[in-house]
Amino acid sequence: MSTEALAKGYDPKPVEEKWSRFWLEGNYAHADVESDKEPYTIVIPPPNVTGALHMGHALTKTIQDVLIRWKRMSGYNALWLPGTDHAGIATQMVVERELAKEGISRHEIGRAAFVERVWEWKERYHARITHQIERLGASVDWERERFTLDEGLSRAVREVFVSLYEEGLIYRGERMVNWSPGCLTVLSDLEVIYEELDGHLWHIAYPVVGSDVRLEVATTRPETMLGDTAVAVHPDDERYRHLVGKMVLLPLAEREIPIVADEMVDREFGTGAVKVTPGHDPNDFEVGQRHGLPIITIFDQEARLNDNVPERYRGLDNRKVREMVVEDLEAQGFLVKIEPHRHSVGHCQRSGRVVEPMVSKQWYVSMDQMAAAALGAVRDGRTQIIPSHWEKTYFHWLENIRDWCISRQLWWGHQIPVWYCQTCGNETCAREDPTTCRHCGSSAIEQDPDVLDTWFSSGLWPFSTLGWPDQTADLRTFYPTSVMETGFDIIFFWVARMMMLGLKFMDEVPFRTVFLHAMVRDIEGKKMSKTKGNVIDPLEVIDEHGADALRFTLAMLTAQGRDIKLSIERVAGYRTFVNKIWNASRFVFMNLEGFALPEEPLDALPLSAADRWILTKLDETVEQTVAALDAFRFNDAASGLYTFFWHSFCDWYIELSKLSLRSDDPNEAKTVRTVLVTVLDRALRLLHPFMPFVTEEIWQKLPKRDAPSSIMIADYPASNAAWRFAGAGDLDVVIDVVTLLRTIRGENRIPHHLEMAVTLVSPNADLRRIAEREEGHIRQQAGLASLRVIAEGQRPKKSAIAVQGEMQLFVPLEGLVDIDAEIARLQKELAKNAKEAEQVQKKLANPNFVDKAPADVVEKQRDRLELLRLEHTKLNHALELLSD
RNA sequence: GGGCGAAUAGCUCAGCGGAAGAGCGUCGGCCUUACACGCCGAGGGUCACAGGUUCGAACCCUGUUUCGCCCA
Repeated sequence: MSTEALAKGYDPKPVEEKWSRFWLEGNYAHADVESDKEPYTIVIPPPNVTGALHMGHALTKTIQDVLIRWKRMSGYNALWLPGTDHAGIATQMVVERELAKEGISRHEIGRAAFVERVWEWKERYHARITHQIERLGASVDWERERFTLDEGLSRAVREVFVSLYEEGLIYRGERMVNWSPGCLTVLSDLEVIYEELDGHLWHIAYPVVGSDVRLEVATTRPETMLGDTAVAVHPDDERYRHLVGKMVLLPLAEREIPIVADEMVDREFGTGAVKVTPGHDPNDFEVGQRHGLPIITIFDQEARLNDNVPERYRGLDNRKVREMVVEDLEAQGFLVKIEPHRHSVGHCQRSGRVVEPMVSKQWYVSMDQMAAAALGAVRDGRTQIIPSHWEKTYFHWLENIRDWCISRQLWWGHQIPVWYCQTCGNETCAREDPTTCRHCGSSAIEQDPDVLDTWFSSGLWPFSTLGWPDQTADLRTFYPTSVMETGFDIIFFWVARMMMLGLKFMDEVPFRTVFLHAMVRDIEGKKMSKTKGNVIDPLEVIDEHGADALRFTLAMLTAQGRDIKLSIERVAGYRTFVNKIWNASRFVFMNLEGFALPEEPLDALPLSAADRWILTKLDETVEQTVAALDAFRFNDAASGLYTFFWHSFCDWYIELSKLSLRSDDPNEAKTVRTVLVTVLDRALRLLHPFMPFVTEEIWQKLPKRDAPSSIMIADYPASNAAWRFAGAGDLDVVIDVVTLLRTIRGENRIPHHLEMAVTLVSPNADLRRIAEREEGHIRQQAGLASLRVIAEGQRPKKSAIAVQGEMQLFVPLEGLVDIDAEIARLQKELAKNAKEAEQVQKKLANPNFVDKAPADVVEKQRDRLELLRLEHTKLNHALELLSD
């Protein structure tokens, strides 16, 4: 037992450092695979290994840590598996930028040396992100940390690729892809961000060969006309039917191309005639396929014009060429008009450059079969998505899924395990690196230079991290995981793919529940971004206000399905709560000198009304907290704890306890101390998942019996009928009387130091008995010189009066109270009472209500009316007394 | 164009069929020996709009408006 005094204010920094180290050294977050406890698993959404912690990370880690600490304390074998992601494009680009500072490009140093540089970079920054996760108090099992490019995980990637290849679900195909001229790689459909932009619609006249007619086409991308291989019109379009089959002379390029009829054409759009560029537009590509049109590629990898266009455009950026083409068309009289036109343009997620559709040979995963399985698992409830409205989004995407382009023209990542034979031209895909061609035995083979989409490896995360493809004990114990907690923005990128790959390779869903959290925004609801300068750095917040304050704030703001608007002021606000907990504890410790926790159970002690009340409230809070956590309602859990601790425990119980602490009765003093310690202990354990540091710091100092070495592994409180005490409601009388008297004091500006002599009148004997018994508490809390309790009789005149139900309170304060003001106050009360009574009366006068509403509802209204009428009489009477 | 959200006190948000709530801010009073990162009290709302269902609607239904996000 310790009675060491606490400092006056809570200083998070030393406390956080101390317990972080303690937990780490004690390996408290380690999950033992041999344990016979029920497993509870969360795999961390792996952050970019070279990234830095942002508020989104802080939120996701907070939520996961709340879940993990709660379950760990609740007797589960809780595993929170940490790790990082190699983040292909992002990391490669960062290192390329670094190299550029030295004036070198990756091509100059070559692939091997470049990859070496990225590994060095990774080693350097890995510690930063992991340390930052620690600073949040995240209780991850560092012994099980994984990285997507680890040997084991790479083996999983290889196994999955080869299996899918062998099954024919991975194939190579030439089709229209999204090309990023900024990143020099192909992108999947998901990595293209569409943005509505104000552009133009250029109307260009194409002369029909052998006639004076000119066919007018409209386009948003005039420069692509240099790659046109046809003009298309709708087959039913009367305006153009006679032209189908004829040729037009393509201006500038001076080529003849045919006019074709295709259903794809929208007759309403532009002129109803469209240029067809199969090399640079997905729809046109399909038109081209249908009509056997040639494909002319006119851009190189950086979207500069190539040798397939007239010489004057070659080697120039396509943005520049657009201007030139428009100018040239105008000069030559082919430009008919320019209209403003708003349309959506695809941009590269990473570089921001406009994505160019191009025809290219890439690797794809066939999705239909796996998508159907992933749909089924959510439909039949094997995996539940919370909030449930995301299910629709998930279904819609999977129902309309297209094959996944998985190859990327990068160097940093898992290289595609396919070798091409220079002798026979066939490919070899193998689990082990081959030395010869499987088909002809030639040793002239070369590996595909491309790497896999980063999400291909993250898609395996829930099982690759547990040792798959080996059948490890970890895999048997911890798969399927319990909860996948992540952002809704990666529901397709990641969640859906994990579902598909998990079902495919484990025959079992990767997680039972998906909890999708909201996005953290600034206080105006804007997305945080460096360019906007509205980023709140979690580490700065932790430095200033502490990790507990940040965590609690995030939990409080995490209402399901709603964005989180965060400001530093809010964190500062909840920091006061952390400080409140600290000071309440400080008060308890200041009163524990010479105290030892008694051996007898609580109900063997002479519990007061206040004791019974707070213990019962606490158990109700336990029940609500657990129910809220079960339902992923973190804000409900957090705010319930806030209300209990601050308003029930601090505002009432601690204040009431002061009387008993000074009591001469040693039993009373011992009882109140026991209750203080007991409530604090349970409250700290309830709060621990939300604010691990301050709770550990205080809990360690608390007197206890047979407690474990850390609150982290102490039992989470469970609601129990034995903790609901008879007579807990008696305290409501105290609270009501004190509150009414405080209102009189406040409204009449009666100074705090002036003690009032109060008369309580009530015909209710129980109420009088409680008021008499609790006289001490009432006097203490309301600042009374005396409290007289009577059933009937003489009421003091010239008094401030409060009426509630069957109770009247008289505060004789002649000379101190402005009688007119008091009359006005009572009249206001009376008006409020009359209005309410009228509403209820109207309701009860309606026969439909009385007949159709449930009996208990009707009964409640009747009781209420009776009460209102009683108060009405008393208030009138009070007014009479005042007017005397 | 299709889909999903949101609109409740000055601000941020709970509540989602039976008396309009919280936190912060505001106003008034308090340095009451745990805490001024505090204590006590007060004021503040046609629950976006219009219909409908119901004995009863902030809550359910149908529209409308405004804002946000996804997909095409």
